[in-house]
Amino acid sequence: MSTTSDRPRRATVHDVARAAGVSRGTVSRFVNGEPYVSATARAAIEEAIAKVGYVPNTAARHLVMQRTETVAFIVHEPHSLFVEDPNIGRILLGANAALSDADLQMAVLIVDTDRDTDRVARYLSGGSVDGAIIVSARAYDPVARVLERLRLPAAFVGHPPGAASAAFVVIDNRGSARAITERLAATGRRRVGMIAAALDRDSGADRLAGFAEALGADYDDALVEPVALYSYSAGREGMRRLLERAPDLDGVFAASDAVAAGAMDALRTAGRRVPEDVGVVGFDDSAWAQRTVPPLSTVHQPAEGLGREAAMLVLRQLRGEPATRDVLLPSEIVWRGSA
Amino acid sequence: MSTTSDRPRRATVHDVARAAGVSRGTVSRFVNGEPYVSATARAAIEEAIAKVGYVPNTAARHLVMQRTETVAFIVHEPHSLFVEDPNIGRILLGANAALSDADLQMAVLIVDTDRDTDRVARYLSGGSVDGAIIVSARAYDPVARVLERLRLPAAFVGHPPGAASAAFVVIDNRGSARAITERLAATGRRRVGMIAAALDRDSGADRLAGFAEALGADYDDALVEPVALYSYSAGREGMRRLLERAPDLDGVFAASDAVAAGAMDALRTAGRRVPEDVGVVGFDDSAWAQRTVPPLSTVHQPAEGLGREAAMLVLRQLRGEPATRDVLLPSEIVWRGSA
DNA sequence: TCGGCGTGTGTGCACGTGCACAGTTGTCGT
DNA sequence: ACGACAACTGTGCACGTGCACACACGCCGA
Repeated sequence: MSTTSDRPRRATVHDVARAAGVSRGTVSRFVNGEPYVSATARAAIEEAIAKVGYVPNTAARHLVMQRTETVAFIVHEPHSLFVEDPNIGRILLGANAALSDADLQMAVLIVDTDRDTDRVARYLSGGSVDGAIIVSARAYDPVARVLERLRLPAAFVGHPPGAASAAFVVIDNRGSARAITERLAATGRRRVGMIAAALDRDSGADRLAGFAEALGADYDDALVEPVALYSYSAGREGMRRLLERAPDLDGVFAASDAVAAGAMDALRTAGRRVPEDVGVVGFDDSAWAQRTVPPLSTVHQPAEGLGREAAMLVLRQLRGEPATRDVLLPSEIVWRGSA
Repeated sequence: MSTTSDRPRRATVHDVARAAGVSRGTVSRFVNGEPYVSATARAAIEEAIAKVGYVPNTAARHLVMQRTETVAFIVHEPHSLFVEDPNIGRILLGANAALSDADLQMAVLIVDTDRDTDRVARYLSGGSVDGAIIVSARAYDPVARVLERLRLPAAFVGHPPGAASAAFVVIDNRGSARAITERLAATGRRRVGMIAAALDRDSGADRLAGFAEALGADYDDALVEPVALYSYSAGREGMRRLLERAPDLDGVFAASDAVAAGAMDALRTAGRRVPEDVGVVGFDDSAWAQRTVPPLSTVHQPAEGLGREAAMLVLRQLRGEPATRDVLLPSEIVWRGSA
C-alpha cells in the first residue's frame, strides 16, 4: 500500500454540487464569482464547500484555461554565485512579491550546466508556465531562443542577449560607472584601475565602458584586470594580479561589491591601507557594502525594484496590454569610507 | 488582439499521429517508452515529433496522472533573512539538485506575512504539488498543519514543529554547540557568553542547551543575550547589549555566523580585539565565516546536504517506500583565527 | 392572452493525455 | 489445418474543469 494511494480522494465540483443540491454549472459560477446565482444557492454551495473541503483542481483548470498562472524565474548563473550574490536573492524577492500580488506562482529554474539548459528548455516548451523572467542571460543564450520561439511573454533583468525583441529592465550601468569613477578620481587619485567582471554580459561591458569614458585620456589598458564572475574570490585574485602589474596603483573601481570585498582582502594581505593608500569603490550596494571595513563607497542598485518591474512587464504582456518595451530604473552613488 | 491569443497553437498527440500515419495510442506508447511499437512506427513518429515540434502538455498529463511532478520548497522566514542567510540558499540548491535529478520541478514559496500563509495553504490544497520541503518552520506552524491534513509527503529541515509525525533531517545542534563551547573555554576564557538566536525554534533552543551543558556549573544566565533572528544586525545589537551588561566578558558563542559577524563588528566598535581580548565562535560555516577578519572558528553545517537529504526523503515517500523517518547529518568544528 | 425579457439553472462538449480493452496480423507447434 | 500465442495497433473512457447553449420561470406591457 503506497503512501500516495491512501491519500484521501480530493473533493471535486461534483461532490459540492451533490451536497448542495445544485448542478456543477452553478457551483462553477459561484466559485468564479459570476453573476446569476441565487441567494439560496449561494448559501447552500458555501456550506457544501466547507463541508466537503473543496479546492479547485489546478491541473484541470490549467488544461481548460490554457493558462498555468505560473511564471518562470530563470537564473543563468553558477550555483555558487546564486548563494553568494545577494542581488539575485533580492531580485527574486521583488519578482515574487509582484507575482504573489497578482496571484501567480513562481517556478525557480537555475541554469548552470548544459544538462540544465535542456531540462529548462523542455520544461518551458511543456506549457508549464505563462511567462518568464530571466536574470543574467549571456550572449546567445539558448534558453532565450527557446523563449522567443515559443513567443512566451518574457522580461529580462539586464539587456536581452542578441537581437531578441524582448522587454527588459535595466539601470544605467555605463553612466553610473562613469559617475563613480569620476568621483573616485576627484579624490586625488592618479593611477586608477578596474577589476572588470563578466565582460560577456552587457552589465559587465557597460561598467567597463563607463570607467574608460570617465578617465578619458588617462585611461590605461594595463590597469584593467578582467575576471569571469561577480564573485568575492574573483575579486581577490584579480586584485592580486593587478597589484603585481601596477604596484603604484592608488584607486580601484571593482565591478561589483562582492568583487570589491575580495579586492580589499587582497589589498590588506598586500599591506595596503584602504582608503589611505588605495581608494576602492564598488557597484550594487548589496549587503557586502555595509560590512566591509571600511564600508564601501558604491552605486546603489534597486535590486528588488528590478525584480518587481520585470514581473510587471510580464504581467502586462499576460493581460495583452501593449508592452512597455524597456524600463530604466534610477541608481545613485552612495559614498562611504572606502574612498 | 492579445499577445496571448496569437501565440502559435501547440502541437498535440493528435497532430503527431496524423503526421506519422498512426494512432494516438501508438504515439503515446512511444513517448512513454512502452514496448510494442514497431520499428517503422518508431521512425515515423520520431520524425513527426520533430516536424510538428511536439512536447507533451503538462497540465493534461498532471490531470490524468494525478501527479504534478512538483515539490514545494517552503521558506518560513522574513524576506530580509532569505537574502542575508547563505544557508537557505545552499539548502535550496541542494534540494533543487536532487529534485532535478529525479526530473521534478521545485516551487519556491516564501512565507512571511499572514497573507502569505493563506496563499500558500490555498496553493498546497489545490493539488499543485506532490510533496513539500519545509525550512525553518516555527512552533505551531499553520502551513505544517495544512500539510498534515492533506497527508502530503513532506520533509522538514530541522525538527518539525509540534507533534507532527513528519520526516526530517537535522544536525546535532546541541552536541555541536556543546563541543565548540568546550573548545572555546579550553582556550583559557573565564567569562564566556552567548548570543542566542531564534529560541522559538529547535535549532536555536538546542544551541543554547548545548552551550549551557558545556559550561556546567560556570553557566551564568546573565551572560546569555537572546535575539530574534539569525541575522547580522541582531548579532551587532545583541553584542552591544551583552557588552554593556558584562564588560569583563572574554569569550562569545554566537548562534550563527551572521550573528557572529555582527558581534565582531560591535566588539571592534567597542575597542575590543578579536581574538586577543575576546574569543568569538559561530555556527554554520557559511560564506560569512571565511570573510570576517580574523576568519571565524565555527561549526561546519552541511547545508546543501540538508537540502538534498530532505528532497530524498520526499522522493522516497513519493515512490511509496517506507519512510526513513529522520536523518542525522554529521557536523564538525572548523577552527580558524577568531578564537 | 401572449410575446418578450431578465434571472436563474442544468447539460454536453472540449481541453490533451494515459490506460484498459478489443481488434488484427503473423508465426509456430501439433 | 487449426488453435494458441506473441507482437502490434486502434478506440473509448476518464481525469476535473470552464463555457456555450438550451431551458424554466416570473413579470410586465400591449
